[in-house]
Amino acid sequence: MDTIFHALSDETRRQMLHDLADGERSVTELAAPHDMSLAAASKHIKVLEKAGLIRREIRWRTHICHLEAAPLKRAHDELAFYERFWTSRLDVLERLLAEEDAQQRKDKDNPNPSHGDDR
Amino acid sequence: MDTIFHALSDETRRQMLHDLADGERSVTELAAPHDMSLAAASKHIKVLEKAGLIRREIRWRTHICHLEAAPLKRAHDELAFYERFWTSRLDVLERLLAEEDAQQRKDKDNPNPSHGDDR
DNA sequence: TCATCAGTCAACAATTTGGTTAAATGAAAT
DNA sequence: ATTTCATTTAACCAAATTGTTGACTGATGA
Repeated sequence: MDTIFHALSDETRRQMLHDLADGERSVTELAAPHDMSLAAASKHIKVLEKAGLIRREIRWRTHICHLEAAPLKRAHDELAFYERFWTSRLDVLERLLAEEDAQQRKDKDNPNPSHGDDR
Repeated sequence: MDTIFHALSDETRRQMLHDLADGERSVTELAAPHDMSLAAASKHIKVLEKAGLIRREIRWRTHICHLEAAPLKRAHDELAFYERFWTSRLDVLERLLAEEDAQQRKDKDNPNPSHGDDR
């Protein structure tokens, strides 16, 4: 997860992913829109590759990159956990309940042995 | 976006966010599960704050942190762009079409009519 | 044989990150 | 006035990140 989110934390790399959503691209093609050396772009691509966000297919001289969506889904799923905090007004209520619950948790400094809710 | 994804790229910080989903937490409470100094945890919290992922309410000595979901939604939406690459079998077709399109785009560039799918 | 071309690798530098310890802050309680 | 407590700040350090330039690779094709 660290590497996935890290890979996504750079505009250059996000742009490259976006480009790859339109189809395969060579390293040079991916690098073209960015104002940096090819070597620098190559490093970015390697970061994406190590995060599993792209797959590389070497055809003769050119390295063809493909989007690999599975890790994106994992990241997306991870964020979905927080969906209730931004979606409907119903969930605002839900959120308030959670906060109230936390308040109760805090109010009792002495643990009550007669209750265990999880697991 | 950079700062949001960067904030998410650290397990300690993701854990803190997760804890905050259960309700408000003080800095000390957020730091407790993590094997590091309070000062280090404080830095992590500041990273989250700068990314807009948490809001801080100072009540006397203790700083109470709240989850701020809006940036999480932005990140989630950004990733949703790639949804078609992992969802339904219908979208697998869509993806194939995109790749085929890219192939055509390439054939125009490189007028070599025989592209054998070798290996 | 030799230049070419796509891309990587190596070495270097500046900046950021993530951690440490020790000192500072600032209002409340004593 | 002094202590206390939650937290921040400062100074420092090692490692990672992001960029540069220049040399290397390895199959092609003139």
